[in-house]
Amino acid sequence: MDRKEQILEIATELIQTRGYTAFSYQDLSDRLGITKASIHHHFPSKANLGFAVAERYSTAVTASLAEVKQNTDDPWEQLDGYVGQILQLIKTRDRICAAGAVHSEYNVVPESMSDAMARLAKHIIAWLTDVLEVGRREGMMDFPGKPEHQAALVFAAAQGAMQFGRAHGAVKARQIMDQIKESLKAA
Amino acid sequence: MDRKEQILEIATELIQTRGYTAFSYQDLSDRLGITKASIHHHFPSKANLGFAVAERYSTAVTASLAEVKQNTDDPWEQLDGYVGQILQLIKTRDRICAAGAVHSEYNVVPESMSDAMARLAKHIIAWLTDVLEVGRREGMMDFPGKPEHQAALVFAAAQGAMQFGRAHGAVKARQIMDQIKESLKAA
DNA sequence: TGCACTCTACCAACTAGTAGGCAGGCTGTC
DNA sequence: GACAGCCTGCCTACTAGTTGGTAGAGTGCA
Repeated sequence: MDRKEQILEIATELIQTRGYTAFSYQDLSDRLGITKASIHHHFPSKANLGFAVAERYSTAVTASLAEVKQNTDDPWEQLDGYVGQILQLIKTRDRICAAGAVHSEYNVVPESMSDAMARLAKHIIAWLTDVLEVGRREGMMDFPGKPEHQAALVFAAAQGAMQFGRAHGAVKARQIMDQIKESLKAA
Repeated sequence: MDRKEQILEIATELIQTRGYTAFSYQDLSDRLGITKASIHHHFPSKANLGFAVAERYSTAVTASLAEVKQNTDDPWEQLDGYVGQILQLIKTRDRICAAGAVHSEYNVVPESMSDAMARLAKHIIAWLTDVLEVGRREGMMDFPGKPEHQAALVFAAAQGAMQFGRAHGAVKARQIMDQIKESLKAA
């Protein structure tokens, strides 16, 4: 892993654990053992770094969701794939989804970053929409109204669950995700 | 309204629109037309102010939820009362629930503040639990599993919806809240 | 030798905060 | 009624620390 990737990896973690506003180049410097000026060499501004983090994260999440669909056609397993990733973040690493973190700080992060994360959110919801659509069509899932609305609900619940899990424990986040899965089971 | 209340009111708004980390005493000073030192007279530290905001907000939300239950025994109207408050925040004032904002910044806000907001979250969930329990018992609502789990889901979805609505428009937040209400309708 | 990467040294701006002083209003005493 | 003292709330002036950032120099490697 080269230096640029290292910076992006640590910055992603800091955004997921502290948020964009609360992390600094000094934090990165402390973690990597190089000076702030060296980091500026790779990412000349914080906004530039934030955008790079958003793009990289989006690419990674998009790829991992695509992999879930490659591994199984079963909508329940696909949904479990998504939920598993969510719970993994909160349980083992006290992180929340970077898209949710940025949505929360939407008014204060650079626009390039918030736009990139808004696009990722749309992509995730489209992915979930497809899962739910197939699930209902095959009689394996049940929910009222449009699939894209239910997908947005699943996404919003996931973001809320991660944040709630921070304060109240990962078990609570799991309960919330289990609850929405239960509510999707066909009668 | 005396000066202390004015400070708390503006600080609440700033936390709801920008988050705790991203607002400063200078912002308050600019808004109120008094110096930072004057604000320090009332609230000697930012942590102290943050805690006072959390306490005041909790009291207000608790009171407004109690009022909803005073105004109607109907669980659907009660749920609408809660959802209405959520949507009012995002639609007219680009605010999110301060509890959700603090959950998102959980790792970086003062502990006194995060504890206070965690207690508020528990209170809201208990309130929702009661609504859902009564709703199901009376055959007016339907959902799987325990009422407290469904209440936690409603709460998480609401937090997620507000944040999502920031990026994608208040209409999207409304769609999410409508979707979860639809899913609670008895078959 | 040139380039990528790192460093030192520095900057302006901003942050949360401190200390002492001023002004106005209220209360008590003479 | 006048005056002094106290209190609340505000001010000026200042602090140490941190932030994101700049400019130029040094180092190692292909």
